[in-house]
Amino acid sequence: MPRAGLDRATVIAAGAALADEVGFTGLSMGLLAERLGVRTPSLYKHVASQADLGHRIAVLALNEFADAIRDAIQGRAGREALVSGAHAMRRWVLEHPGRYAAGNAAVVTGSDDPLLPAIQRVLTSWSAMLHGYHLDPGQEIHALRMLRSILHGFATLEAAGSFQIAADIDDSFTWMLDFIDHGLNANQPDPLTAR
Amino acid sequence: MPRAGLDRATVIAAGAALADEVGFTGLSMGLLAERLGVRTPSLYKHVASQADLGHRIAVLALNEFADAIRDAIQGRAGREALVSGAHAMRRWVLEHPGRYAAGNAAVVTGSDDPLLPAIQRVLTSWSAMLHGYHLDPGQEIHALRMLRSILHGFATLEAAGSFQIAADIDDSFTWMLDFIDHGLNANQPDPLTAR
DNA sequence: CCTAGAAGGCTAATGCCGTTAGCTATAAGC
DNA sequence: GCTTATAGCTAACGGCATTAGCCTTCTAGG
Repeated sequence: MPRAGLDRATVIAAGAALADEVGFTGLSMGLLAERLGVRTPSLYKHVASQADLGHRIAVLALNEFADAIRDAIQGRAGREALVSGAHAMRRWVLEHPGRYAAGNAAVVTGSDDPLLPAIQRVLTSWSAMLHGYHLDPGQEIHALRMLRSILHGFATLEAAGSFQIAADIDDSFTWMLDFIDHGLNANQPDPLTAR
Repeated sequence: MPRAGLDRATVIAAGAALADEVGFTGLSMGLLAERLGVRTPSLYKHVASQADLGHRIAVLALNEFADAIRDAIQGRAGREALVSGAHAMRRWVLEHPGRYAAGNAAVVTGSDDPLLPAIQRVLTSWSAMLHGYHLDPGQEIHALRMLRSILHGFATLEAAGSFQIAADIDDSFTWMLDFIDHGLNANQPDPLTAR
């Protein structure tokens, strides 16, 4: 009989797609093998272990995620960049919940871990977006962490179905972005912003 | 030989404590049995399954969590309540990461699920806290969701070790709370707050 | 005090899952 | 066409959650 013709990239991509369907925790070697028309042990010719599979899915996911954010922010600044980037993230997480979970579960294994540049790409995009607000340099780290907290928190709560009334979740999201935008505009270093 | 003298509450409490040590995903029936000085199958006299154990840990956890938030907000209003409640939540999550994970992983099984009142208790406390800001009634839901998103996002990112420089995480947290407090104060319905 | 019955603990066994060892057959290069 | 690397296979192991069935220990009622 002919071979399935798998290679590592195919296995990782199929694993990511499967994780989006059944959840990252529901991803199993057996399920992935079945999906690829192959017996379970055959997967070990392409990945070292299930942990290795998850880690490689995380690298793929974070790079795709970074692409989405970068493209959304491209050519925009200030409020426009915030709204566009935040919506891009929200949409990406809703469409790829398994990938997002893989990225969150991933653990950096060493200084040459390909996870590190992928993470860096995401942070760089968010930082660039914040630059449009001309914040005091000492506040940039705090603003970046707040932004990550809000967007990550909202995305995970929404993906987990933790918001009761589904209807106006969109409204809540844009309200939140307005809130952040107003606050960041008020936080510029020039005038007397002391309360 | 004498009996171990376990009952359901003891098993759940030990499971919660163990989850805080090894992580909710690292919690296993075998590990919990060993911790209780008992063989694995004996646990099934007190819980129906591992899923049942996790669910009951979640109920316990959410009620303890609700207690912590309520106590922290008690007798305070506005900014004081926000800061006190938020710090209580952050501290509780750092001290009980397994319980918090159990609460997040839990799924409501029916309209009589004891998870529901526990969740309601938490939401009620946050709502009460927000009342001190005298927001426009139509904005309360959005503000509540934003608050949950920020605090949940920050807590999970911190618990996962996703903030690089450990040093000034405290600073970032208080900066974030200041930001929220200022924004909420500016959002009161009475005066002309249109920018 | 003694006895019946409920209930907590045990051992043994099943099935699923990740993983490894070793074999076979295929595809690619000389 | 032959050789060699290798993708895929079967068989097997160990760990896990779970179930069945037994036995012993507490406890309630006589």
